[in-house]
Amino acid sequence: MKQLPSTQRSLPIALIRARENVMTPIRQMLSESGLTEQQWRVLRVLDEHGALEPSQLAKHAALLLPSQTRIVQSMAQKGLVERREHRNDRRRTVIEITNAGQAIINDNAAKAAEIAAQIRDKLGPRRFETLLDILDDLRDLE
Amino acid sequence: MKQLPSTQRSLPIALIRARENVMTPIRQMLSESGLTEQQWRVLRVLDEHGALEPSQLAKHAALLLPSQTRIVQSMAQKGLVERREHRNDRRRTVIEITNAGQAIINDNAAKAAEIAAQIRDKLGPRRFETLLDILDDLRDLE
DNA sequence: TCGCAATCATTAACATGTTAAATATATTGC
DNA sequence: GCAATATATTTAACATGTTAATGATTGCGA
Repeated sequence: MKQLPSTQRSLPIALIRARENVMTPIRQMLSESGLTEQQWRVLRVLDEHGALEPSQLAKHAALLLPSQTRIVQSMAQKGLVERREHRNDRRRTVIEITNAGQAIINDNAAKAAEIAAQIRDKLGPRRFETLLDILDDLRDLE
Repeated sequence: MKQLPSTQRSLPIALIRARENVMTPIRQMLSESGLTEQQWRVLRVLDEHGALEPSQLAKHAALLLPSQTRIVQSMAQKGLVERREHRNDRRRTVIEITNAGQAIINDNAAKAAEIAAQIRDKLGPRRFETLLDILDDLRDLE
């Protein structure tokens, strides 16, 4: 009979720890702008893709829709994003980044790129790419 | 100047997605016992290490102390764990698994091992170990 | 065109994540 | 042996994660 792996070599726990480690410097950076990591992801995605519908935004930012709804609401209040109605389908909304949101991206892009490069250097470019590839292979586990 | 990586190749987002994918079958299993993944981790750790102080338990289960406090409180109410006072140091507490908690471990161990094996097979043992190794290398990012 | 299923999104309720403040006990230095 | 500091944990407050229920709109078929 198969054995449970030791929690020391448990993939879920390893993933949680890795995320914690990776996010620590990013959170430090963002705290100066008063952003959470999720809000930063929303800005990043909107900057990269332009205006998006909620479900697309949620997908790109790796957020569940209920979280996304709340996050966008609070970001709209702060003036970082705006919501428009979809032309043809009134069930839908389109969310876009504002100038204020764009400014936060601009203010933090260099630092964020530096942190990303630091992580890449720590692992080595080869292992870094390998990591992303293997993580991607974990899709469709059933 | 360094460029921000595309969100498509962002490590934080990749880690979130990977965890989501890995946890989906585990959550399905646990929902039948009415456990969250965090509660399951607490049981796993206590089963593996025996009675532990809160801070040690939190470390092994990859939980922050405030979360750990709440989780253990609710698990104690359900009778899955018990808390005792530390002999010498009354600041401390010791948490241990109960028979009821142990029973849940026993009921789910085979299925959990099967899920873990499935993930390992999906990646291949070699890549699986590589993944754990690289994730581990993300410690001490500064 | 009416009614009903399908789609998209939000709301609700509860658990956890996260940071800061508070509490309680130990330890140390004087 | 007492005040100041350090340690261990909990509480508080707010943001997000998660699942289920609800709301709103569209499209389709009788």
